[in-house]
Amino acid sequence: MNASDSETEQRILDAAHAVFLRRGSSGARMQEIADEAGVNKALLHYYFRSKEGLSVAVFHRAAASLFPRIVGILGSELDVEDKVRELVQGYTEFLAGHPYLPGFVISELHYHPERIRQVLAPMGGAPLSQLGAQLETLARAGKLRPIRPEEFMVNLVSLILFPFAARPMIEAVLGLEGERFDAFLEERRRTVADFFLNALRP
Amino acid sequence: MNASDSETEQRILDAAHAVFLRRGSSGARMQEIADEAGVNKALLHYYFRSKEGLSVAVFHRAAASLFPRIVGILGSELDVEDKVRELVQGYTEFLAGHPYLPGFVISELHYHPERIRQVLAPMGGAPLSQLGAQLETLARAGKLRPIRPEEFMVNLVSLILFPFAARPMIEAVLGLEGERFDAFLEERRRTVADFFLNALRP
DNA sequence: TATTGTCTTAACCGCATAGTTAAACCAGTT
DNA sequence: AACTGGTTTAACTATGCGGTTAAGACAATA
Repeated sequence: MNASDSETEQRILDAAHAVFLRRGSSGARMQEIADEAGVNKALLHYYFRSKEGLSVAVFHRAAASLFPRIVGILGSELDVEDKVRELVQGYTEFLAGHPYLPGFVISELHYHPERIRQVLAPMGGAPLSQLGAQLETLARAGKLRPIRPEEFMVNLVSLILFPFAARPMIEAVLGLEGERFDAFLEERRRTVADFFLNALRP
Repeated sequence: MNASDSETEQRILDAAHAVFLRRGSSGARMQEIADEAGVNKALLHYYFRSKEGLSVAVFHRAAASLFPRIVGILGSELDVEDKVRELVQGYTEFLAGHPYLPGFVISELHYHPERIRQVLAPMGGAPLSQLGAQLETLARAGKLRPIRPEEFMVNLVSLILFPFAARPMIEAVLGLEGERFDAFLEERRRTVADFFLNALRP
């Protein structure tokens, strides 16, 4: 294994990432990936055994960039309000740089739901216990509406992720072309946290 | 055109619907659709010119069952609170009967964003003006937090749709298998409207 | 310089799959 | 009974595509 080895493997993975994201794992063609990586088609099979292997590798990389952020922040020691602001802010910014990730991941999971397992395994058991305790304490103190941590998490993630995943449909319904939709997303970076926190008031 | 004519066409469309929903438009095979419809493969080409034609027909039917409901209710004469409760209630119930629709539509739009046009065309211009007026009136009267109708709509639809579209991922993160996830969705039918309306309080 | 192991390629294979064709079927009509 | 038009099928074609193979390029080692 020399230096150029893993570099080539990386180039292939990047190319595969790009192609899979725009075509989906059934729509992607090994030849197109090879072209995009600037290598021969057989090399793809040399590094990754099959199309399936490449597909799984790409999916893992994509999913691994999406999930740990959420669980990490929600399971941290931060204040509840800070968790919300941090997640909305940081995650929306990250997604702005990778706008096709949510659509791709949702799509892949729709057709290969079993793939989620290996991605989630390294994150360990219940990441919600910490958050649950915080929410209960605040609720008892009358500072917060009682809400289960599952509901908290799903609602917050829905508000953040859905507009990216459903972009074409929202774009069309609201009549917001390209840049104007980006502006809309940018605006949400400011409004969503307030909206969400407001919903938690007792 | 006799009676069995359009009946066959319908059977094909139903079969295609089922196959496309579980495989996606690239993953679906004409043979599998023919088998599921109990007809010869050539018949698919007789009624719908190509795979693309069939794919478009299925997508239109699927999307047309999703969108008008939303726009219909939000653009109606109902009270704002009733709109929220009606949409959460009715839509969640509908989705419980068609749980794969959102994932399929999001997936298809991700890879063929242009297809949205023809689906949305029949719904006409701005369906949000009515809602916008209501929201502004209530906000002026101090009964509601000021919120733009676009944000209102996107937030509400996110909360309702996302859990269906992202089912496998939520199921795994929360550790809710099959029936318990259904129970979770069922519970949301009650909680989401309150959560959303609470967020709108001034 | 010969040897070895890794990396890369061109050429090839076989099958799955979208699409075509020509003939058969079947109702209704004359 | 013969004709006509829409409907359905079996059999076929062409090719796109995932995967293989055998050989070359190239660097490190001896």
